[in-house]
Amino acid sequence: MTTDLTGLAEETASRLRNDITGGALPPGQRLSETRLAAELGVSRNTLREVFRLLTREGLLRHEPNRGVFVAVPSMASIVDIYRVRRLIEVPALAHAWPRHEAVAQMRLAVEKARAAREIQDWRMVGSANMEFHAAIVALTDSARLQGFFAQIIAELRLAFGLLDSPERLHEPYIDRNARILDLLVEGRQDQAAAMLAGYLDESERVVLAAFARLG
Amino acid sequence: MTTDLTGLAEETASRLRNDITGGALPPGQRLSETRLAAELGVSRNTLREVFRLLTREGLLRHEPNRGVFVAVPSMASIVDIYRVRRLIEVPALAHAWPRHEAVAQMRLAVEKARAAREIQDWRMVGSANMEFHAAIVALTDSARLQGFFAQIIAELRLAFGLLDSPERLHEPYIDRNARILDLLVEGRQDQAAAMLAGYLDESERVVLAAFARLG
DNA sequence: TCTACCGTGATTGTTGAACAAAAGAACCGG
DNA sequence: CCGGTTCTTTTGTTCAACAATCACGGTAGA
Repeated sequence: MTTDLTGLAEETASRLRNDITGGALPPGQRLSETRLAAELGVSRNTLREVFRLLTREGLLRHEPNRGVFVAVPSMASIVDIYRVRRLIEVPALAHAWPRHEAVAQMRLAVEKARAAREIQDWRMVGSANMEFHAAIVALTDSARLQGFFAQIIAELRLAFGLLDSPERLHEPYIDRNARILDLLVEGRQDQAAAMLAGYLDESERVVLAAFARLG
Repeated sequence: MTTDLTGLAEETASRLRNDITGGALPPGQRLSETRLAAELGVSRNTLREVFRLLTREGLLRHEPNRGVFVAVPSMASIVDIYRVRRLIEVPALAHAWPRHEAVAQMRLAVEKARAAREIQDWRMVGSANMEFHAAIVALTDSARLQGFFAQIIAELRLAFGLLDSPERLHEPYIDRNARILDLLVEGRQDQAAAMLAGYLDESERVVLAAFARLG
């Protein structure tokens, strides 16, 4: 799971990514090149490379001659993200090999989520849930799909950061993830996939509803 | 289809992309920063931004402290790409709305391919075929999926560039694309999807076989 | 002759400064 | 109150410099 932190640019990108998905930099926030470069202790050129990376990932928005801003998630983007998730995750689970090595990652994510629930760390519960879904995609053995999905997840976390009540957002899915995992190892992939599909539908509804309440 | 050519970096990226997929820069070729910067008439910094972009797209490979190279397609990457294509394109077609606006793009691509066949321009036939598949993905109305697919396609074109006999590679699919389009507009999406699935299987076999002959 | 070591040259990684161009803000006249 | 003009800030792009790293070749020793 360790990304190549080779190079200052990627390292800085990783730091900034956390600041964004962690909510330290609110959506819509403008990022001044000179100020942020000084703040992060890197040169302007390096920071611009970082901006390119994160813009490509959908976390930043770039307006020519005006600057870069933290991306503002829209309802349209959430709908799109869930559409992609359904399209990728459900078949991934349906065609999975129950003894694939990624199953271990899924189990790990479930345990991590439960541990986080114990200490009421809902943000960590959210992370663990995301790792569970990333593990589902890993069942496909497709490096490209996994890379793409990682981006999607980062964008979704950005949207989650806007919403409050993280408990309602993540808690209900911990045990369902566990159930999905059980079904998979029992060889009942289609039931697992069906359950996941319902999961995604409901999650999308909840997120959209919470989003609508913000105006 | 017009990319924002805002900014010198993206413009240069576009130029370099064509050089790569067009075969002017062979896979494995090392790209010296200073030399290429002078050749393209941009500064080293700008070129490095371009490198980031194309590396992200999978067209270049970056080795720390050694430089960037034109990516060398492997059999593993081809298998992966076709896996992704099946996963995305087949459901996209199966659930498509026969009167979607992207259908017009599909028709356009078919006509372009036939026109190119007339003048024996197999490279253009290849482009048109790719546009046909991009149009299939456009049926999903998902901006993220379309962006992802565009990358996949660029990588695949890179692999095609390695192979000779472009006629055998592209010609057989022109009429099949037309047939798929017909089935879709007649509302027989599942038959269209099934045909596409067979199409992809066969295309993968052909490409892998041609690839294996290269050693 | 072969191999291990070391130095040299070239390339990348990163920085800082500079300047043109564009956008936004302040100002001024009507 | 409004429209236009100047001023200031920020971005887009380039250039020059230097440290770190790598590739190559030569040398010493077995």
